Amino acid sequence: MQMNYICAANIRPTIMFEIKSRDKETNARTGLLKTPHGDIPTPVFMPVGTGGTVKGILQSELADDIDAKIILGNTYHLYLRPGTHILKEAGGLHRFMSWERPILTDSGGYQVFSLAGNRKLNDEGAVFKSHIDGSKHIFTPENTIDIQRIIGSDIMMVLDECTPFPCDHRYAKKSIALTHHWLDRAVERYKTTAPLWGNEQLLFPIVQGGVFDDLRRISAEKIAEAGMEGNAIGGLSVGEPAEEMYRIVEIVNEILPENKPRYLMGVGTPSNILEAIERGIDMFDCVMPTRNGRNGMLFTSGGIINIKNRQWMNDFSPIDPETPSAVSIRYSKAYLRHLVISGEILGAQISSIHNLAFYIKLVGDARKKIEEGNYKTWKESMVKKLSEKR
RNA sequence: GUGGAUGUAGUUCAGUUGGUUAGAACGUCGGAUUGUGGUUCCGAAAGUCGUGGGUUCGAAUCCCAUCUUCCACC
Repeated sequence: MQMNYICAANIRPTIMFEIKSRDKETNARTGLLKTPHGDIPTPVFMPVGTGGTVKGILQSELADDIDAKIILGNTYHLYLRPGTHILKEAGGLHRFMSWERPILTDSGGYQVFSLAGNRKLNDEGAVFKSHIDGSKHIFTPENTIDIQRIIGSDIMMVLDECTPFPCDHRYAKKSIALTHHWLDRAVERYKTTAPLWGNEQLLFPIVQGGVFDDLRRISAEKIAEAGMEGNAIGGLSVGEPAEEMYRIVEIVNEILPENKPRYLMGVGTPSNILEAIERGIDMFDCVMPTRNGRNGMLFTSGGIINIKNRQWMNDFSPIDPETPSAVSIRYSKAYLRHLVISGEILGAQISSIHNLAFYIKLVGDARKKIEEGNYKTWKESMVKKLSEKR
């Protein structure tokens, strides 16, 4: 793969993060992440668009109706399909999918573990078999940077190993050694390569260490030392109790630099997100509003509902009048139940749009409450309300 | 009218030489799902075995009658 090896060390990232306000009672804060593709107020929720699409949603709806400030793409999926040669020919993912706002790409480390078959880890990288055709591939810290350069995402992620839960201390310790080794190589590659499409790209390293406080501290120190412009916490919400997750977030955030954005990967439920914001997290992504939405799980201002339940069969009231998307107000629960139960594509679309609008309003409200200075009280009432099943 | 076939869960079907409480899939009804394979997983409810008699210790299974549906022939 031919890359531009220009002297990138002198290029200062034009991407800037500034803290706008801090909550007095908690570690919650609001901020602004400025990128060449647009500004991102934080805390922010990032819809997941794995394969160059947030499933079932038009880019215009994503921008105009849902007002997503940034979306995710996935290196693993995009590398396998359409492939880097197509993305290169297209001029990067932004142009390919016609999305002008920021994109963050996951490195694919998680996918190698969650869905690729026959994977083998070694110092060099992760050897895996494609879930599409069984073909063999290798991801290394270096080539995942190269691929993300071609994708042109505004924020790239390092290759890491996401340990499962449960996972014993010995394995988790070995795992962070590998993840840290990979980090050094990824940073080296990052510093010696340049963006291909004109927009600066950040690289976020990822804290691992399972549910072990000592390992998480070691990992957080290492990640902080890398001196990147933002940092991520991975390996959480993989099955551990929520309280464990909150404890780890607290421990790690004591170490990660306070003036840089913190991204909690793959989290989570509305309550998870509000609790993590309180502990100083700025960025979130989660498949729940879209994947679970397609399957009938709806997040509403009155709590979580399973739209497939019989009780909604003749409930002709709006899905959620408090969620500011056109579909949430326009369509009834009974109609959406009918669509979802019938397996209609429109059911998946409406559910996804509504859920994303709900999530994005939720973090938007959180921002307001932090600025107003009454985050904790608001959060407590929201967590109570949102965890109630209807 | 005659001959043949058929009838078991909402649906499509298993059910051995007669042998515990008649099974499965789909559907239905619940639950789960956290850096997405347009999913996947878990649980539950659901049958007077067409009907009525008979044989037998014991019948979805064997016998008789009757009804349903389908096919062929007159």
